[in-house]
This record gives sequence, C-alpha cells and structure tokens, in this order.
Amino acid sequence: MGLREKKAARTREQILEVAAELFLSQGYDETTMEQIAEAAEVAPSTLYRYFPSKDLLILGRLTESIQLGAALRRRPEGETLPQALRETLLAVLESIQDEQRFSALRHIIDTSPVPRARLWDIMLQSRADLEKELARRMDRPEDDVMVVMTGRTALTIFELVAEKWWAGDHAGSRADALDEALRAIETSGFVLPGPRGTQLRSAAG
Amino acid sequence: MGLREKKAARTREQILEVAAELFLSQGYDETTMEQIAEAAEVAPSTLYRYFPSKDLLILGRLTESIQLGAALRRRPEGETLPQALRETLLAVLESIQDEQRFSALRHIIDTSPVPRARLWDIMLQSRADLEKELARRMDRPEDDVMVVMTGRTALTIFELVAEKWWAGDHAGSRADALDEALRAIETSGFVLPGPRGTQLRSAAG
DNA sequence: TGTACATCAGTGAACGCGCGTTCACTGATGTAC
DNA sequence: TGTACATCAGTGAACGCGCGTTCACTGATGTAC
Repeated sequence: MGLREKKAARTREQILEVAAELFLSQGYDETTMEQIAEAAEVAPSTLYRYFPSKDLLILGRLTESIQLGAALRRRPEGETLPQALRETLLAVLESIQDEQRFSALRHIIDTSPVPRARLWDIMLQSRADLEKELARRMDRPEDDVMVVMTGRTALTIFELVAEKWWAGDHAGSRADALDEALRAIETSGFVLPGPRGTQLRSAAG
Repeated sequence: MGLREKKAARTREQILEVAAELFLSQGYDETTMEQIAEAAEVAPSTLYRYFPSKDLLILGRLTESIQLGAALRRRPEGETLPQALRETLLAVLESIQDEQRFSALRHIIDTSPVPRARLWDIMLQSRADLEKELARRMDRPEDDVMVVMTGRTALTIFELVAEKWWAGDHAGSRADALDEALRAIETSGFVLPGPRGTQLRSAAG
C-alpha cells in the first residue's frame, strides 16, 4: 500500500469516525454533511467521493457485522446443521465490538427512516445469502420451504438474542445468552399455524 | 356526515387515487408533490393538510391491510391457537383487494427507501400487536420466548405465502396457497439452531 | 539519482431541486337565534 | 324561514433548508526513462 492509498484510507476512517461522533451527539437528521466535512477537515465534495450518500456514513462498519451467510460458510462441512447454525449465530454476535457505541448507533439508525431502510436492505441480502448456503448444505433448492423457514427462523433467533443482549446489562457471555434462548425454545417450543383440520401442535416443544 | 365532511373525504380519496396513479406510472422519487397536487386539482398546501409527508401518500390504504393483531382478536376464544393463527393469516391475505395494483404499489415501496422504512415500522407495530394478543391467549408474558417465536414465525409464514402469491400467477385460492405452505412446513419441518451439546433436531417435521 | 510527466486525492464554490412550512386570505358550509 | 356570525377546507405565494452534483483547479504522490 503506497502512501497515497494510506492517506486515503486514513481520510475515510476519519470521516466515518467524526460522522459517528456527530450522529451520536446530535442525531442523524440534525447533522448536516457540511458539519461532518468541517469536523473531518475535508471539503464537502470530498465526502461524496468516499460516500455517495449520507446514509452510508452511518451504516459504515455495521454492514460487515451481520454477514450470516459468510459466517455459516466458514463452518466445517462435517458439522450438523443445528450445531453449525448455533456457531454461526454466536460468531456473528461475538464479532460485534464496542457494544456501547454499536447499540447507540443502532438506536439512531432505528429512529431515522433512510438509514433504517438501508440497514434493512443489508439484512435482507444477508438473509438471502444465508439461505443460499443453507440450500447447499441441505441439498435442496433455495426457495424450498424447509430452507427458507430454517433461514428465517435462525435470523429471528439472532434478532431475539441481539435485542435482549443490547437492551440488557450485557452481563454474562453472549454464548450464554444465545444458549439460554435456544434452550428456552427447545423447552417450551412455539406454536405453528395449522392447516385446515389439524390439531394443536407445537414445534420443538 | 355533513356536506363539508363528505367533500373532505372525497378530496382525500382523490389525492390518494391520483398519487397512486402517478407513483405507478413514473415512480416515487420521480413524482413531486406539486405534480400530485396539480393532478388532484388542489393546492400543494392542501396536500399537507391531509398527509403530513409524501410517504404517507403511498402507504395510504396499505396500512390497514396488515393488521395481524386485530385479525387475531376477531377470532373466537374457543378456537385452538394453530387454527386461530391459520384463520388470522388467511383473513389478512384475503383482505387485500385489487391485487394487481397492490403488488405494483408494493414493488414501488420496496424500491424507495423512505416508504419502505415506514412500511417496516407498520409491520413492526403489527407484529408487536400480534404478540400482545398471543400473550393473552397463551397466558404468558409478552416477552416470553414462546410467545415471541410464535408471533414471528407466524409473520414469517405470512410473508412467505404473500411473496409466493404476489410473485406467482395468482392461480388457486389464497387459502390453498396458505395451506400448501403450512402442509409443506408440517411435512418437511425446518432446522433450529441447537444449544451446545444437542443432536440434530428439526421442528414440526 | 534526477527529470518530466501522469495520476489522483482533495478543493471550493456554485447550483438545482424538491420537501415541507408558513400565513394571511377566501368562500362555502354549518349553526344559533 | 331569514339573518348574522362561526367554522373550516382550501388557496397561493413565498420561503428555508440540506442533499447531492458539477467542474475546473491544485498539489502531492507515483512512475517511466
């Protein structure tokens, strides 16, 4: 990496850093691109060279932290699927650094329409990617109901644990939080809608 | 309802109607509030009297069509939960009129950040509302894992069926589409992540 | 090792654009007597 | 049934604002010889 590239990378980081700072202290809508440019000590036009739109400034590093498909791909082939899924969820949960800032940024994203929509896009892509790898491992087509339900349920559990974790006091390890949720699901189960003419049933109960 | 109110209601409908028309023909971002005002034969300021922001113009009637909690509340108390859930999903699926236009509008919403974020808000509220009623019926706290998993899984199935339906040629009844999905889930099941030390398991399989 | 040129990060200033706000006003509808 | 006043949907015009674009330029870094 030459000096030029290094400088560019530093500028990029600098922009992300001050943007996060400003978003956290005064909110998304309340922060203008001009303010960010000023704080990052670059020209407004430079901002757009690195980030074509404002929302990309707040999504910044978050994007990388929810790549479920990639995480599943890293699991050994021999592993059983439930085990691989558990390790995948755990890996993604544990990849999140600097929880304080992370959840603060999450909160800001959740309360600003445009970034929230973008984050949702990323989640959907991540989900599609996860289902692709699931399909391969299950040796079934990607739009197979079993594949899709497995992927979406995994994501639901991920969200559930993540929400609990960020909302709570962050006590205990993430592995504990995850396993607690998994055990609860295993123990109590949950109810599935039944097709016409079925009896009360419950999954994993 | 007096004449004044009637006129206001008519104006409101008129605005929603031409807005949908314009969004469909030229896209969301490409349609300005001024154009809508002109087509609806009202002043731009009148638009804002009825709809405080542009996104509400496209969400319009869609909002009412995904009230899962309300739909579940309408089910008789005696009904088993799987049955009640099936009827709830079906009722919501069937409440959607004018499929052509509905899915066209959905598509535009899905490709425009701000309306998409708003729709997602509405979905989340609907989900919370569903879980509230589920908690009551299951006689458990609202944040109980069983309640939450039941609600979210129901929503997942709803999305799954809705997607298939709108993507497909709309052949067969919606009840058939729903039951086909429910049967497929019942038959094949799906895989749940397992807590440390569990064997391969599968729900509803 | 030096020179001449190419590349590219960053500048700065101007601008278009559409959303959403504001406000004093008009005239039709509604109501009290 | 008529009059006098209140209410409120709708007007129109002006405006602030910030996002994102554009473009000719500068100067540091990189490269070819």
